[in-house]
Amino acid sequence: MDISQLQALQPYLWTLPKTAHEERAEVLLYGSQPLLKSMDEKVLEQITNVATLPGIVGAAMAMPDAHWGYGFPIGGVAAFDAEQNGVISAGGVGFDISCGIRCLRSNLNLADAAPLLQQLADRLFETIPAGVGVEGTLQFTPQQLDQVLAYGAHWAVKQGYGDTADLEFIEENGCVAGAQPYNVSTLAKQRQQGEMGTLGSGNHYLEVQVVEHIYDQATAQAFGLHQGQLLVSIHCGSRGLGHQIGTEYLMMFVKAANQLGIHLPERELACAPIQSPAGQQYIGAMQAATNCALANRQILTHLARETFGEIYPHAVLETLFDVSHNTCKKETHEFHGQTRTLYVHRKGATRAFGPGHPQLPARYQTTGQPIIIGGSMGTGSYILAGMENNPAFASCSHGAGRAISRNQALKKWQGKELIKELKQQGILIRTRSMRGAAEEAPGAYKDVDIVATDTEKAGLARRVAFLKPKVCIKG
DNA sequence: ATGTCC
Repeated sequence: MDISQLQALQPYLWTLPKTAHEERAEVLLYGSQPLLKSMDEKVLEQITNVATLPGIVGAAMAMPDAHWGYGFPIGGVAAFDAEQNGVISAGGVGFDISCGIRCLRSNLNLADAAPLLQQLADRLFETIPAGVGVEGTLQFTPQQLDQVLAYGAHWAVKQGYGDTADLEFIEENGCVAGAQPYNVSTLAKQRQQGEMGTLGSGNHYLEVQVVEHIYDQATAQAFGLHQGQLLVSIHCGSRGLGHQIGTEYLMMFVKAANQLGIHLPERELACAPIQSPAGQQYIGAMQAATNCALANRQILTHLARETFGEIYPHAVLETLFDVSHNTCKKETHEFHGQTRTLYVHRKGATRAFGPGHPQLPARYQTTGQPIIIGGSMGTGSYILAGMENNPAFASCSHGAGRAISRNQALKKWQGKELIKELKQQGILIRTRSMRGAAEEAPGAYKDVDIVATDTEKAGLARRVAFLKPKVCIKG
């Protein structure tokens, strides 16, 4: 990104000054100068487009891991006021609705578990369905899926997947309100019939990680984390169902925008007023897809526990947290001294509630919520904690963020060689797609250490622990 | 992200 057009407000906060007659909200980018320089040019163009949408409150913001996305950049945050003609955008949520990360802490230490890690990798690869269009062993009718869409992880627990103890540590306690399964098409439900309890492809994964470094002992202790401990992180979303909803509502929004005379800087930013019928229908469908994703991660949690139990009979996996990073949520925020109800789009951005937030479980009241920055295949991930006075409507980075495109990555790396190199580093990759592995090469991502550091320096969240991958089941 | 182009 050409940063000469940007103005530094603080060392880790930048803005794009407006030209004379430009009518838009403020644009803010979070991150250090080198990080912004390495960001693709499209991020600035896209986040500036977002700033022109009706009813936006405060600034259109790009997180430190931002990169080009469909309409909104991934790593984009924007809040809208329904009372001021604010809009909801399917591209602003992302096509993988409620994609997110479930993190489980184990009672195992790497030192004890190491001799059986290869066996664990092989078994997880057999038991965790992963890959494009790969279906699981579960099949549901559209009617049964209506239950999934209405009750989320509660439904999954009731069916015997996991434990009620998990629910407290899932965002919204495992089920979001306002889901409208009847606003999800039959086709979307059909696509999901065999895909519950599956990982999907692309950047999705199930990873076994070791806590390699602790930044904040007190918070790590509150989170139940210690050095050398094994964790499991599951990154996936609402699969074919969410994608189908995104596709259908995007088309509906394009039509609605034309009819209502909403100017779209580009088609990909198609949106509808929150208070319009199209907007309300999308919100109901999006909430249903969120429940689908929460149930999906709950089933995968159960599958992971079964497999861990086979290899390590005394293994216990407890939910640290489950948080989505492709959402639009109705939330209350203090803004310029006023309490406002806002619809916060977080696309490739994680919610980051600080200490004392009423929606956090008692365990995290004093620390703030656990936040997971998922790294690329061979690098590492971070666990952070939410802070008071987060400047971005309680949002922060969600991952390393791509640095180069999938096509460029394919030209630069070969999956088979990458997997061999990673094995030499003690990281076991299991995947059905060598192409996917090349696209997901660690070198195709930003430096996760810089993203996490900049996230902290920008005041978005604070680092608690660094995790190193040991086993990675890739989609 | 995605039955990786209905």
